[in-house]
Amino acid sequence: MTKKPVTIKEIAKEAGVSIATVSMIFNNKDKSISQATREKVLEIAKEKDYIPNSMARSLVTRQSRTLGLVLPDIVNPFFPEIARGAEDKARQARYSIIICNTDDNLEQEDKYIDILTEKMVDGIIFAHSADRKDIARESRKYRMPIVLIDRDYAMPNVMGKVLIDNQKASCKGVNYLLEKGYKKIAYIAGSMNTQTAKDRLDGYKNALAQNKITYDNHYVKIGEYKSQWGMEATRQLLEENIPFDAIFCGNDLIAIGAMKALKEASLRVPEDVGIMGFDDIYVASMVEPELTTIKQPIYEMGYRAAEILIDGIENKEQPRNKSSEGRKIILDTELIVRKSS
Amino acid sequence: MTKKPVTIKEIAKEAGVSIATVSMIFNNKDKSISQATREKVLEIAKEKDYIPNSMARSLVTRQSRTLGLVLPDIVNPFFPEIARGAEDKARQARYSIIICNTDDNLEQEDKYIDILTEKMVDGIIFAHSADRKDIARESRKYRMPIVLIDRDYAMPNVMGKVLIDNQKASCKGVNYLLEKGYKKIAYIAGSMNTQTAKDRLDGYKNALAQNKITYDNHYVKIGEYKSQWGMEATRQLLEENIPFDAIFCGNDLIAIGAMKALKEASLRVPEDVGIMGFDDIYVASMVEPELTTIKQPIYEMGYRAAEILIDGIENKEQPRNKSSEGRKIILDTELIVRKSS
DNA sequence: ATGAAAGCGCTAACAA
DNA sequence: TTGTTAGCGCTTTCAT
Repeated sequence: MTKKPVTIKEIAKEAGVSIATVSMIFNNKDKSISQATREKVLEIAKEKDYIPNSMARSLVTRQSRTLGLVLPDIVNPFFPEIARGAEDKARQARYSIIICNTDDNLEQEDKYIDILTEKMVDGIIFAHSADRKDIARESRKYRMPIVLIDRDYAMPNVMGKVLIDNQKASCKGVNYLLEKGYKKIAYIAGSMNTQTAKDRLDGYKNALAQNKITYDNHYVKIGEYKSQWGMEATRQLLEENIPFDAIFCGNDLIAIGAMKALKEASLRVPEDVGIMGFDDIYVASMVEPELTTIKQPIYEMGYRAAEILIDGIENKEQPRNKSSEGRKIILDTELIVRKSS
Repeated sequence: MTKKPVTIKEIAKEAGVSIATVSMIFNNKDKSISQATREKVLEIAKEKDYIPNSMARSLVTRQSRTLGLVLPDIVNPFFPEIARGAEDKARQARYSIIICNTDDNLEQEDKYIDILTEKMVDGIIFAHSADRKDIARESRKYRMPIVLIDRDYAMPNVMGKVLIDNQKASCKGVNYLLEKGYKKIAYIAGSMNTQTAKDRLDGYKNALAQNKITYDNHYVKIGEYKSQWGMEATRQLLEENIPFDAIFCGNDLIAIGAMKALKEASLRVPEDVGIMGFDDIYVASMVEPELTTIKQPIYEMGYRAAEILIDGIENKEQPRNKSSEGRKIILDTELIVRKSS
């Protein structure tokens, strides 16, 4: 477009020095370059609006200062935060990020791996959706280090993992309700076909066990992650006369639905019924600012993943070839206690 | 990482041909190459797991097949859809996308422009936040074509624009309510400091005018884009005994809040009160599946922007230097009429 | 303190 | 139909 970009060569000529000198100055390898030359070069570069060509640089350094971010779908509200976290860390370290939406399609994923390889990204952050199949792909393709996010996954070249302890999180949430004095806690879950969901249910059971409360599956409703289901399940609990005094919800949509149903039944939150949700998609905070929720450190996952990756890249760490290895970080969730609680 | 990638040279040697031949084959400029050689080369390439180095390629072709997507914040729910649309189109055309969150910070934006220039992106999709200042930045920096999204903006090198007609949209929404038989339509707006918000209010006024209804500012409440405000404003309308029979809401959060307040007052939707919201952040569909909303073609904006950009790049179109030029697309909104209406 | 020169892996004339 | 060669813009020894 427009005018041809100026190159290092022109700067060199203009300044009456060699291109090597200019290059060194721009790479801060200028310990041995006289202040005078440096200043002159810098000035000319600025005046000519010189911007180095990172392609040429990458070609020789074999580093693109670019990371791939592979995720199922940026529109799924779980992922923008990850992307943002990763991008923030990347920016600090002067890396860029290429996003790749795979729609959980293995073929597309493979294609992206190839593209990212072509583009010589220095590493990949892999954010699989929770319900992705567990098979690792053919290994030789992965030429660059990978950091896994949110989900453990058998895969070669893994340099690290950043996960959330969902079990602990829901255990913590239920314990919070118990501490608040609620005794009979129902659980409205979303679908049960993800490990995440299973972990959350386990956490609920653990919390009950810890408090010597017998698990009773009449208190547990399994459906889908929709506010509609939250309403419905709550109505069911009410109709079935389950004597619950609190509801723990699989996510925030469910919690919102549950709150509606409670209001319909003229039950007050939190006076009559305690309620808590997993803030999966950040809807709760927008719609029910008073709902206490379990906030997942999603942003942090992205951030930490980029951190591990960049760290590994810059220290030339070798990624492990067994999925069980590499750096592993388990992040904790946080309880967001809102006004009404 | 791991083993050194194989190059075109090795493939050539192995196949006993020149690198030019291999290159041509991989670039589909192989009209003149014998089937035998082609097959042999392809086979060897596959066997050796050859992946071309796009850096080297870009260096000579001066095309990176990469686009920059500059937006305020991917976490703002407006933008993931744009990103997705852009990415979908880009992928089809074999382009990748680098995301850049600017946080509405001009300095960061400039930095990103430089980075994108370094990385030789072929073009940039610019999605400014609605309340961004209107000054264009210093022009010479922009070396590559730009497509603007959602907001008209004075800027050099603009190849096109993709906008939404907010005025028309809200006019349409209000008209829909009028057609449904509602006569006295209140308007709960968010903040008024964006052009978008002003356009929506204008659309409301237009619709009234078209239907010979006198505009009465008692029917209009201006606040912020939060469900809390939706509740509050609705309560105000009720307390002030404004005889409204429908509410048009500045966005979906406001609409959700309004619905809550109506329920509190035992008013049924849509029997007693019609209600409509702008589906700005796609919360309505998750939380109030029955609310009728105005859906903005956000995904499409991203898609079309990428389309214009790629088209321009591939046809070597010159971007215009006055902001008033370039291709301009005004997208229409869609009414999502849900069950209860 | 600086320059010359050899590539990085590839494409694109131009030759053969 | 295929090979030779000259770069693309930069980094990086190795000289000077």
